[in-house]
Amino acid sequence: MSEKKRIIFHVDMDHFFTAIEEKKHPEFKGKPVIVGADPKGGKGRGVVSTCNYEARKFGVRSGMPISRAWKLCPEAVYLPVNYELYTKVSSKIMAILRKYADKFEQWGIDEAFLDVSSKVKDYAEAERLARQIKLEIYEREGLTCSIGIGPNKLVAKIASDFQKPDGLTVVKAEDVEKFLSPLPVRKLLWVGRKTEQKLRAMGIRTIGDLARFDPTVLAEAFGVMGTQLYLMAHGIDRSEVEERGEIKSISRERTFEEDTADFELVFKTLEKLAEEVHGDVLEQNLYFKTVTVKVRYENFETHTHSRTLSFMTNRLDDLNKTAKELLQVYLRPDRKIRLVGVRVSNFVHGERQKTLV
DNA sequence: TCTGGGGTCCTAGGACCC
DNA sequence: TCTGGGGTCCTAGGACCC
Repeated sequence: MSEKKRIIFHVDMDHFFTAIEEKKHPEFKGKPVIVGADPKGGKGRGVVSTCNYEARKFGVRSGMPISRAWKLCPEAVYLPVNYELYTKVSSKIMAILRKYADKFEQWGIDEAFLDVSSKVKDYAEAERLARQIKLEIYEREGLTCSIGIGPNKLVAKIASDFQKPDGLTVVKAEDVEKFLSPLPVRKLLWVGRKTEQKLRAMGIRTIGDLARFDPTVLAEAFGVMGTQLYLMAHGIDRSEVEERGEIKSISRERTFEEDTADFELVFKTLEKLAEEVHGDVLEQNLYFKTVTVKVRYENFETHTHSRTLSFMTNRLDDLNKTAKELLQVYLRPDRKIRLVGVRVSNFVHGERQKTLV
């Protein structure tokens, strides 16, 4: 039984946050721009969220400590993350993209997968459609994106990253293995730093190395993931493009400006975070059963402690009381705290809640 | 390099039930 | 009394994504 041939797009906005800021402030054009934590003259905590291509010339990258970015490029324009603005722009972009797809899946704030199998009859038509999408986004929002086209999500995702910014990369089904083979394994979805290291220790560096490796050995070393790795290395990915389902958890966490043993401050912060979480819970008409508290000590050692209640609730009181109890075990006079967080999960959605009462 | 914040999914061990 | 097996839920930790 042969599978139905699909044509999938992955659309990735180019340096999304800084591109929006540049559009809002034309005077930034041509300058290095960095969106992220406050650098505080090199003493700041936190990381770079996004940087534009001018900043990348100095070696700045997203995810990098902001203090390091400051050392590399003190003359850059540093801006805080304005999620509200970026979310608004994101919604407009996603609305444009959705029109073009049979099936649509948003991926983070600035990426999306589109299954366009019924909209185009071959890759040449697909490429024309992609150009049309890029043009519409540019004309309506003044932003560029990179698009990857392939027979599945995996290949489309890797293709969109292949040529940036303002790129368009087409990988036909018959070219997939040739395209993937020389790329480092890190390019595969779900292969992060740890998996990359483990693979390197086995002598596997490129996707081609992985494709030639004994799949039973991979399964032994990585479990279910091993089989997945082997299939991905051969460009096989049967996962569907589908809208995200219901939300599974809501959380807030805060890193203190300085590590602290002031437990009054820790409790106050936890309370504030709980209020924010509770706000989201009400807004989305949810009831939760599980509360989790997260603590990170000054040495970066991180712990979570959770409790599932015997009832479902949407009350701030229940959240606060449970969170405070859970936090107690971590408050020790000899250990300074770097971060505190709170999460609720195990939801019963409000709509169905009524029928359960 | 001195490491944010909001999420999802997986694993492994233990409790508990039939 | 010296010990099965399957299923489900809970908890803690970790890898990964943007």
